[in-house]
Amino acid sequence: MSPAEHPPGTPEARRPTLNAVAALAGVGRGTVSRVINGSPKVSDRSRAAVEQAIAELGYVPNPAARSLVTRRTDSVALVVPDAQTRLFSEPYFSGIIRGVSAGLADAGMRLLLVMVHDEKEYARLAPYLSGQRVDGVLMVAVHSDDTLPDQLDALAIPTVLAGRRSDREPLGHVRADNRGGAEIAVRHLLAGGRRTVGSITGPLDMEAARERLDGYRQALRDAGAPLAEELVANGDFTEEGGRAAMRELLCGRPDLDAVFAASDVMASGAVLELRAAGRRVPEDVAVVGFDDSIVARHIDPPLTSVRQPLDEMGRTMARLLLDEIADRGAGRRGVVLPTRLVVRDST
Amino acid sequence: MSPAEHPPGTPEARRPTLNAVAALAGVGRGTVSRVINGSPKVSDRSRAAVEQAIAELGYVPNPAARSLVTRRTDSVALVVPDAQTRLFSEPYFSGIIRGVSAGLADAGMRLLLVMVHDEKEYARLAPYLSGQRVDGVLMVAVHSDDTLPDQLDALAIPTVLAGRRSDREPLGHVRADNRGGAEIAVRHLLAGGRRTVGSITGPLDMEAARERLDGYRQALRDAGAPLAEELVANGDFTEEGGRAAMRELLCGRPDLDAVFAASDVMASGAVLELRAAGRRVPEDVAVVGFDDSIVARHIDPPLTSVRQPLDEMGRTMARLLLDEIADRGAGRRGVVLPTRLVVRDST
DNA sequence: GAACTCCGTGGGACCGCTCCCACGCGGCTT
DNA sequence: AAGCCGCGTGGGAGCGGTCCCACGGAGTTC
Repeated sequence: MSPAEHPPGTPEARRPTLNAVAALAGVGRGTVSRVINGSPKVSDRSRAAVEQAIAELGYVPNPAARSLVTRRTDSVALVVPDAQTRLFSEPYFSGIIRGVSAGLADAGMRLLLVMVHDEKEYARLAPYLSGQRVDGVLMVAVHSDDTLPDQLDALAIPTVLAGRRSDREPLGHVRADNRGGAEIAVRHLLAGGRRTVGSITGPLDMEAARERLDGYRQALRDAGAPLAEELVANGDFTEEGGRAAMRELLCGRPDLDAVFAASDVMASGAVLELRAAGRRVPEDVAVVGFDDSIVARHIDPPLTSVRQPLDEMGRTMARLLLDEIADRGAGRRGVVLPTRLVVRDST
Repeated sequence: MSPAEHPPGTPEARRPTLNAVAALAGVGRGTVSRVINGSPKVSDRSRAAVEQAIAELGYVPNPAARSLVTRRTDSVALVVPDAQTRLFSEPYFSGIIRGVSAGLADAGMRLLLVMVHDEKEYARLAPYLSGQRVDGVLMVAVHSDDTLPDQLDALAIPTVLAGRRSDREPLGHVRADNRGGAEIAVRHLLAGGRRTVGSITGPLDMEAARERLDGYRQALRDAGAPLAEELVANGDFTEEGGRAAMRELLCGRPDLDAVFAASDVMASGAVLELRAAGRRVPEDVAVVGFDDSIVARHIDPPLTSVRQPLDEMGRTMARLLLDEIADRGAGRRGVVLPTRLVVRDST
């Protein structure tokens, strides 16, 4: 069953152009263009004729030709650092991507997925993206010292971030209420009668991790609970990091009876470590995670966790970016979306 | 802090064109084009002058202008049915995407992520993709009765699939050795002394699910173990489907002492159901999953599972597609990559 | 020394669209 | 009846590249 090759004699059937449509419909190119772009300045007769011709020829506009003159590409890039891609398996990225995709699809925009594999590639990214390739850029997992967003901004490329780099982020961004989420998580632990609550943080060069830590502290302060330095250990959002941090906490404060981890993956490491140390969860030590990831549901015991509205975050990012593309400045806002505590058996 | 708007008086600084480079370098447009495209027919003097000018102006070629004449876009689409996107959280998609991305990046190709949200959108996809938007298409989670690949093929758009629709797939495709993986999984169960091995299948309108079922049967046959109809229950790759199938199996064969599930997610449902029925894993019933997903590691007990080389599968898909783009017919091959059994505590 | 290569080169002609200007033609005013 | 308005409309002029043809000059060959 040989594939449909195009024999040398048969010049490859070229797709119909706008010109062909115009000829078939008996109108000028301008009129066809107006119909396609939904201009009101077309008579019903012409419009009908053109639509008929388009259907007949199966005409699809050539986006390259169009963007050459409009200087728009109708596509945006989503930049994902590859180092973070193991997190891909977390619902975080997939949730954001779904939302972004849905938000863009509504506006007829396309999504270019740009995975950055190393530093060098990352450095080349600004010029690359500047070359009139995309109308805007979405970035996830941005670190506080990341300057790419500023470079893009300087190149007048609309940019929206998932999360912010600091509390004075000049660019448009969308984030979950990390602080509030951490607060309810810790408050939940205290309400359950826990007194000595530790925390495993994320990498503190990420604002989200700092915010979660702040929320943890705030909740303890509000409750007048102990707030000691050895109750906090740094992790890096990985399972192994969570285990190490848990070891550290147990060593420093053997009397600890609850842990708030800034991610489910770290929480799962903590649970393993607790068990290895002979502590029962939740009887001896209660554990709360963050993300409400697939891991949270399947771990033993199922993990109480803070859920972020990922789909909506993605959609909101898309909307901000579209706003910014349509009208510079309109998307330079920070949007915070609420988190929710999902209670399971670990507390 | 008002954004950098462009005041009416200031014409937006337009990016330098090839013409500008030519003027600065004191050569013709043709020569600049040759340098950019690495043609050997350029003197060292000219080349140096052009490179200097490019660096000075920060010139980046306009891809739209280029693709208008070359009829290439240097980008490929990855089509992902949104219905499957919860699977996104599985390593499957992220692994494939990573591999694809890496494989494409090496060739300077870009990746367009196309999520299909509903049937209607799916129907519009062929004409959409035909409009000279991408040089090729990658598809995942293809069902046996899916005709989109054929439509793309008819439109002469290079297409490569993850998995095949049947054993006579005409298009290029890459898949794991599902059958072999299932065989080693079941053989492992039998080697552990299990006698009555059931299987929870995936949706049988997917070839991968059928192959895994075949592998299961083959292994039993080879071992002369019982091969009864009530030992097989259909799932749909979801946890709930796995639970339901497990209930069915327990009802039909209460004496069952092992289960092979065609995915980890279904296996996790099966484990929950077994526990609910008072069976211990692995003491009473051993369980093996497929995918070696994050769930497998974190479930209690950690799940023995069959691992696919996802990264390599993605890279291979990229390579096949690039081959097909470069030379029609060259990518119309089926590639099978080996699977591996990862043994944990559930067996 | 004339003819013939060959190599590097400049620039015209597109690719398929949008933008915009000018034009024809009915319906109104005066 | 002459003038004016304004609505569709056709089509020229690009957008920024690539392709290819023709051309000048240096290096052969006879």
